Amino acid sequence: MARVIAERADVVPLLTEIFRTYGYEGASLARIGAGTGLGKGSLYHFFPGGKDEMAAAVLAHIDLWFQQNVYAPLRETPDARRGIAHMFRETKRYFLSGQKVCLVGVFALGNERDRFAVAVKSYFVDWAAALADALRRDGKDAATAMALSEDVVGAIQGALVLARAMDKPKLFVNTLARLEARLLA
Amino acid sequence: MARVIAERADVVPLLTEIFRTYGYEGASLARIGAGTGLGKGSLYHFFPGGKDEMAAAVLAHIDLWFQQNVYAPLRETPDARRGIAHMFRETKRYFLSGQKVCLVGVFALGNERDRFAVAVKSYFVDWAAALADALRRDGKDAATAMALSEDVVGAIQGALVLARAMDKPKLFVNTLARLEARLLA
DNA sequence: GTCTATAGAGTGATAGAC
DNA sequence: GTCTATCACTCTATAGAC
Repeated sequence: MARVIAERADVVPLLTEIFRTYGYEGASLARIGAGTGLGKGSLYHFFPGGKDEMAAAVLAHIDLWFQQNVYAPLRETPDARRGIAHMFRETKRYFLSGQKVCLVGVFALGNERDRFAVAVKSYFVDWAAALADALRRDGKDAATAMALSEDVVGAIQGALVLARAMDKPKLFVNTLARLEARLLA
Repeated sequence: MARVIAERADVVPLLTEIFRTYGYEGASLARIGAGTGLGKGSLYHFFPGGKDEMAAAVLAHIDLWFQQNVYAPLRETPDARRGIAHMFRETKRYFLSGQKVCLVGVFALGNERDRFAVAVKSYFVDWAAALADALRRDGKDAATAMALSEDVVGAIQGALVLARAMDKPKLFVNTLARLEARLLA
């Protein structure tokens, strides 16, 4: 029977989608089982800590993705403006042009925030810091860069909320375009 | 035994705080009972529709508050700029300078959005429309007014997410100040 | 007796843990 | 698959105001 496909690493992307779609409380083990094709036994074999450990693994996975695809390019692309443009492109892609919600944002608003406070906080702090770094290299002074980066990271989260509330994904795309224009003006 | 205090209207503010703190799924009847001091009997007496009706009452209560204290002043204050300044003042007050989260935003991100889609949508649509109205009376063209108002309503939601995620309420206050400066520039 | 507010035991279903 | 806890919810039984 056993020994089919799964490794822990194969399961995490599936879990990510499930948590992103249903939220932490909404992601029941039944739903997770259906979405991953794994029985409860396998799930608890990979994640002895249960749902809590699954969510932690998902947050770590998201963090890694943003570190590699957004924060590092923001910091390391020699032309800061290209790094910023890259951030907007990847952000649009990641959230499927506003059709997907930000799992970290969902966790931040829920009372599961306390449980995952460190991961939730560092996601936003790192993003804002990386963007501020790029803005500073683009010539902004430190205070302006920090304020602007917080505005932009916040506006992205807010646009996801509005796009979902209004059932209008285009609002997310339009907001991203205006934010980018503001930063690269 | 009976005949003590409560009316439905007394319960709604308590429910608001509970749903805002725990979200819809996280607000169990046990928690609601503890938070309101009412037994299930009383709760189901006031809200025969159960949790669903409680949440609907809370959303209606929030909507009324914003209609009276934010949207109507935005539309009706003769000096549009004073109406906008009033909006920022009331918004700051309502969210306790960033210490409180927006219940409608929480509902928008969760999968309970579908159940309360109409209320959730109209909260944001009405806010953006009222603000766009004021901006138009302040001399902006229709397209600019609409885009700006969506940016601002979204940025407010995003600032609440970030303030909570970073445990930094000041971020909300600072963001509001920058938004107001941008609108009244 | 009737109506309203209350309390809480008890229902089946389902949750997450193991 | 089995466990126990907890979920939303129902129902019966109350007490006082009319």
